[in-house]
This record gives sequence, C-alpha cells and structure tokens, in this order.
Amino acid sequence: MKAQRLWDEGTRKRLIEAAGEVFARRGFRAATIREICRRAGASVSAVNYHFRDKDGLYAAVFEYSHRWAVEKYPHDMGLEENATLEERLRAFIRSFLLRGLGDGFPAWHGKLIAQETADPSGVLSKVAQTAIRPMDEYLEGIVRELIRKANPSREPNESAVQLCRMNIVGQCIFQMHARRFMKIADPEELSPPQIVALADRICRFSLGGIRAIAVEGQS
Amino acid sequence: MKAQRLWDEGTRKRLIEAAGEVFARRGFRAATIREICRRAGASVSAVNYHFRDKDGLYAAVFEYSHRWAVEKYPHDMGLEENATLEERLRAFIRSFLLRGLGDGFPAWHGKLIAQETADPSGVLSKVAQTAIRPMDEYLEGIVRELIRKANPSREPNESAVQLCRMNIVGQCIFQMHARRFMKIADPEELSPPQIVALADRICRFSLGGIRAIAVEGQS
Amino acid sequence: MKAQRLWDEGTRKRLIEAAGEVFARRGFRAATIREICRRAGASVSAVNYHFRDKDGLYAAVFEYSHRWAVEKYPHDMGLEENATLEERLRAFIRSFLLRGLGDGFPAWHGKLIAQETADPSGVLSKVAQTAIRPMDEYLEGIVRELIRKANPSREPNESAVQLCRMNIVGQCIFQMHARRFMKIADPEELSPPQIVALADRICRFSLGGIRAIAVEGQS
Amino acid sequence: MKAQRLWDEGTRKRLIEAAGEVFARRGFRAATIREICRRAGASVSAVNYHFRDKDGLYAAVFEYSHRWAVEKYPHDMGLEENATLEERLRAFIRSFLLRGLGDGFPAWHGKLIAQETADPSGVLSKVAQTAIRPMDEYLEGIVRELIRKANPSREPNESAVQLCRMNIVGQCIFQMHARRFMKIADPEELSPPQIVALADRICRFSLGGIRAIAVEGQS
DNA sequence: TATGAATGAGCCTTCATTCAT
DNA sequence: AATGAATGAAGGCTCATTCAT
Repeated sequence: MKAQRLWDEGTRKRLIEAAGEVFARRGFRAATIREICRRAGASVSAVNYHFRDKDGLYAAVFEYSHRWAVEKYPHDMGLEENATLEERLRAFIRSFLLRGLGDGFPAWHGKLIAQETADPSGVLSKVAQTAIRPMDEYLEGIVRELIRKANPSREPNESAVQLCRMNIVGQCIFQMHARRFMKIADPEELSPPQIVALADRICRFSLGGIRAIAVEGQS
Repeated sequence: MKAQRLWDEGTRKRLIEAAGEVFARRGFRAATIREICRRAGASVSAVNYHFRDKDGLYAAVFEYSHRWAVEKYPHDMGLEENATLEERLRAFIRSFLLRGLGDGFPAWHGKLIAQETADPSGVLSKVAQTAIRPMDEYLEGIVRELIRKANPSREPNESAVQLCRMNIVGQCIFQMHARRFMKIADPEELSPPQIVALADRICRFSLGGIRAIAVEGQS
Repeated sequence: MKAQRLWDEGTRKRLIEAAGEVFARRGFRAATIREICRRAGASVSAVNYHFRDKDGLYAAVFEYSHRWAVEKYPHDMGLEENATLEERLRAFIRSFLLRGLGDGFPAWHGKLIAQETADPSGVLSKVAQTAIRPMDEYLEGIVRELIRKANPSREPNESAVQLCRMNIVGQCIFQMHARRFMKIADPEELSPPQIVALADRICRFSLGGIRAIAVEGQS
Repeated sequence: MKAQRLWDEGTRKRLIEAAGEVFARRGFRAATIREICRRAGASVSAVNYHFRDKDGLYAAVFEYSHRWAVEKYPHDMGLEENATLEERLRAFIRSFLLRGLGDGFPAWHGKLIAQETADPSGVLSKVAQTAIRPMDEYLEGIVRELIRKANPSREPNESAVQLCRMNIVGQCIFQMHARRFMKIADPEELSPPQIVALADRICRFSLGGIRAIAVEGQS
C-alpha cells in the first residue's frame, strides 16, 4: 500500500524532476511541456492536472529545488558560531556554487536562478523573491563587515557594499553559464571537490577585491 | 542608381538595426521576426529574403554590432603604447561595459553576448568565436602579466589566469543582466560617465582579486 | 443505514441542483463538469459515477426540474374546472414565465428549455419530447378553442393554430433570453409579482393576436 | 490579373462564407476554426492571418452579413414615403424574417443575431450594437405610432411600447430557432414566398396584439 | 527588389472520460 | 458509494518559413 502511495505520488514527483532538469537546461520559455512529460513518462495533461499551468509547474520546481538546496547546502554550510568573516564568505560561495554546478537535481536551483537572472520569466514574483532576497541580504551582511574590518576608520560605503556583492554573485553565476557557453571545460560537470576548490579560489579573489574596494579613495 | 542602392541597403540596414534592438532586449529565441519587421517597417518576408533565416539575421546583427563595437570602443580604448597593465585592464573593462550597458545600438553587442552567454542560441558557432576569442585572449594576456607582476617569483599558473579572466568577465556580464533582473536601478539606463565609474570600481576590485590569486599558496 | 441512504442521495441531489444552475445559465455545451462539481462539492468522477455521462446528468437535471416545475407551476395554475379560455391562457403563460424567469431552481426548467430551443444539445430526444409535447398540446387546445370562439363560423385553420401557439411561446422564450442579451433590465431578476404582471400583458397581446388571426381572410 | 486578384481575395472571402454558415448553425462557441477552414479549403492559420482571431473572424462575418442584409433586405423593403404604419410594420417583419430564415448566406445575419440573442458571445460589443440598435429603434417608432393611433386619447405608455417591440422580435426569432428545435417543418428551409406569407401572418397577429395593448386599462 | 498570401509544425490549455482503489 | 490520478482528443493560437508575383 505504501508502495502504491509512493507510486501515486510518483507521477507528480517525476514531473517535477523532469521539469527541473529541462528548465535548468533550457530556461522557462524554451522548455516545452511535451519534453518534460516525455521524460517523465506522463501525458501532457498531467502537468495541467497537477500544477494547473506551465507556470505552476515552474513555481513548484523552483520551490522544490529551493527547499532542497537550502536544506542540503545552507548558506553557512554548518559553520560554527564563532567562524570568521572570511570563513563565512567562503562557506557562502561554496554553497552557492554547489547549488548551481554539478549535475542532477542538486544543481537545478542554481541553474534556475542563473536562468532567471538572465531572462526573468515573470512567473516567480513572490516565490523567487523569498528565495533570493534572504540570500542577497545574508551575503550583503558579510560583505559589509569585511569592508568595515578592512577599513575600520570609516563607515562602509553603501554603494561599495552593493558593488562587491554583485561582483561576487556575478562571478558565481558566470561559472554556471560559462560551462555551457564556452567549451572551456568538457561537457562533463565538475565533481563536488572540484566545485569546492573553485569556490575557494573565487573567495580568495573576492576577498582581495573587497579589500581593494574598502580602501578606495584613500591612497 | 545610387538612390536605389542606398534604399536597398536601407531596408537591410533598418532590419539589422531593429533586430539588434529586439535581440538585445529579448534574446534570440524570444525575439520574433514580426516584431522586428514591424519596427523596421518591412514585411516579414524581408528577413527571409535578405538573410535567408532568422539565424541569418541574427548572425548579421552580431557581426554588424561587433564591427561597430570594436570600432567605437576598442579593447584598449586608444591607450598609448606604453600604458601600464593596470591602465590597460581598466580600459578593457571600460570598453566591455560601454558596449553592454547604456541604451541604443552602441550597447547591442554586449547585450547580445550577455544573452548568448546565458542561453546560447547555437547559431553563432563560427562567427561568435571570431568575435569572442580575441577578446578573451586579449584579456587573458593582461591578466597573465598582472599575475606575473604581482608574483614575479614563479610562472603564472594557467588555471589561475583563466579563473581571473572569467571572474572579470562574469562581473561585467552580471551588470548587464542584473539591471533587468533586480530593480536595483530603475529601468533607465546608465549614462556613459556612470558606466565608466562603474567600470573603474570593477577594475579596482579585480586588481585586488588578481593580486590575491597571484600569491595563492604562498602565505 | 438511513443516514447513509440520505447521504448517498445527497451527493446525487447536490449534483443535480448544481448542474441545474449551471446548465440554466451557460447552456449544455458551455457548462463544464468541473464547475458543476465544484459547486456541488463533489469530485468530477461523481458525475460519471452517478449519471454515466454529461449527457446523463443533463437528462437527469431536465427530468428533475420538469417534475418540479410541473408540480409547482402546473399549466392551469390550479384553475377551476369552469374557468374561461382566456383565464386558462393567462394561467398557462403565467406558469410558463414563472418557470423560466426569476432566479433559483424554480426557474431552471424554463431556462433549460430556452437554451435547448436556441441550441439543441441533441441529448434530449425522448425525455424532452415527453416534457414539451404535452405542454405544446395543452396550449394548442386552448388556442384552437379561442380561435373557434372568435370565429365560430368555420373550423379553425390548423396552420393558424400552430402559428399562434408558436408566437405565444416565442414571446415567452424571448423574455428569458432578452434579459441576458440586452441590458433592458438589470442583471437582477424579476420578482414573482412582476413576472405575473408581464405574463398578463403578454396574454392580452396574444389574445388580440389570436383574434386577429381568427378572422383572417374575412374582411 | 483580375482573376488572380479575385482569387487572392478568394481565401478571405471563402473563409467568411464558410464561417458564416458554421457560426449560423453552431453558434460562436461551438463553431470550430478547424471546421470552418476545412470547408473553406484553407489552413487553420489562415484565420489568424486574415482575421487575427476567432473573434476577429466572427466580427468580420457579422459585419459582412450585416452589410449584405441591410442592402438586400432594408427595414422598409423599399416602401414608399406615404406608406401606412401597418404597411411599414409588415415590411419590417418581412425583412427581419427574410434575413433569418431560408438557407444560404442571405440568412446568416438573422441566424447570427438569433444565436447572439440566446447566447451572447461577448465579442460583438460595438459592432453588434451598431447593427441591432437602429433596428430596434426603427421598430420601436412604428410600434409607438401604432399604439398612438389605436388609442389617440393618451400618450403611449413606454413600457407598453417596449413590450410590443419585444413580442414582435420574440416571435420572429422563435421562428428561426423553432425550425431547428422542433421538427414542425421539415429540415428543408422555407422558400421566400413562404417566408413572406409567414411574415404577414405574424404582422397580423402583432397588429391585433398591439391594439389590445393600446387600450389596456380602459375597458 | 520586395512583398502579401498562405501554410505546417508546434505550443499550451481545456475537457470529458476512465481506471484502480 | 465515491474519488484522486491520469489520459487522449481537440481547440485556439503563434511563429518561422515558402511561394508566386
């Protein structure tokens, strides 16, 4: 009976997983319900039945992957309370990249966000903000403190904080896009250790950048 | 006859310019021939007549805007021969951003590249490489020398060079995307001076990042 | 067990009542099972379970509302045996209009017939005839006698009888349609007294018409 | 060349004519673009190309048939200036019925109006009013004068005028519907002389009705 | 050179229906 | 007795493309 129950929920779940893969690869607009359903082994009407809309399916996928991503790769990656700012930035970048690189559904969420960044579907007004805003603010806090620490003599310039935050996010998202665009690395995805190593270098780069920005206008 | 010639090129040119605007704003897939032709004041068949394909039109637009962009905003922005590496990096970022932010057709090319980065159309296999590779290599050279300069004691690590290059490009492209995604800035575009100022801060950030990467593994 | 029985009939009955409302408002084709079931608080399968078909549900609704209508508004409206022909015509028109105007389920039946008149569903072949034919014949008898009375010198012309009958029905049904089509009256339905008053004027009009037809060809 | 021109316009025209037939028979909602295009020997996209929408096609059909109907069967049917009120009413009813009974496209317009009366498509907000309102007002004027003539002692009661007008229209429209609903007459349509004869009897009936209403409350 | 007419493939969606439980 | 899950058929619409002129 339980197996049955699982199987009953199976279609819905298979639909979400197939959709996650297709949306992540093609983006919202270019993805077609037909392809998704074919992969899921379901009829096209199934989407309408379970999610009402293509929009509804997209929102469901986003929410699903968001929940999953936050659970598996929290922003602080399980850091201890007394972690340094640098450690926290590194953890953040690691989590961000782990969510968006690699294959399989751990990476949907980041890819969806990357897609959404480049070509907003307009579907995710509320849900996307609830997913993205906290992330932004979390990063913002770290950056602000890093700037303050690098230049304690004055209050962090707000536009400098925003600039640094965007630069960091930009570097990460570009990694997600670049792997499809340029054939820099093979089509094969990065392994988690490779992703972590990449994250750490981006962190190092960004720390250097933040400190340079922090002392802007002084030398 | 000359009038004829001019008029002939007129339709073709209006088509390209209208297409540039639409492709830049919507991306290749979402752009429709109808909208382009409506803007150009031409019939839908005109595209197929002049460019054979939607693909053909896209390629033409890309090539056109590329030529235009390189001419108006060369990589080195007219720097003198004996300019420092830092000055050359700053010039490069300025040119990159000037090509992709702002409105009007000076900004098509960057926006096309940004779109292409996020959602490759698959149309630009050859032509895109001819446009993008040289740019990459030019930047690569600057970065390599900057790393060498920051850490003359050893030969620049190749992967470090690539990383820094991608980070710089990522920051720039993100600026192009972000303005549509987040409502950080109004829909109104940045003015050239604002773009230059932004470029200079990104340059400062990147120089800090490059130097941090250059000494990686040493301290 | 009795509770069970009641509940069983409850679902069926709620379905019929919800369907009556929706069919009356939208017509057979435009009505959707989903809307009906939503209103009835039942699952969509319930229709197929209880009535086999959308057709079956429609037939059931028709029969139900017919039975109800005849019971509440009989053709003669409880007239005495010795009522005059004019009184009987007036009663008939009153009952016809009371069945089709006004809101709530007393008015379903007339509205269903009005819909069916304008856009036959093809579902009600037998059942509809059993509902409509007697009504027609009843009216036919009244009309025939009125013609005979108005012109006793000759046997009523059969085509004249049919014409008058159709004219009367046509006037009544048009009242049902008109209220939706023209904004003659507000969306708000007529009260029973208003309906009766309207019926009486249509009766007066029709009596004048019948008499004019009765003497056709004589003056 | 002219033949070509005619043929070029042919598709659009064939579409309108096929649509007129289908809309008249099935109503707006039940009619399908596919059936229309099949009959017209055109692809489904042709509708979109020529009329943008199913709505657009419907509006075009309505306008086309309206223009045609008014031209062929004007309200006054070419009556002379000094025609009596009775003659004018008869002419009106003749034109109304000639527009809606019979087969072929002379009868579309009336059938469309009959359909629209029973189940408003919501498409014809403006165009329908321009077609229907004048007709209504024209009839209204005749009816008002007839009432005044039948009872010169007092000003015609406005609600009486409306009632009579609606009764007349109701009788006519019912004739259009009835032929499909009841099998009173064969599926074969009426010939023009039969239609005229029918119209004249309805006119006689209505005159009797109007006079009865005119003296309402006096005897 | 340039275009209006027309098309076919494909997309999303709705709806009545069926089936296993 | 009743239902949730799932489906197939069909509908309207969009879009890039072709063809004759």
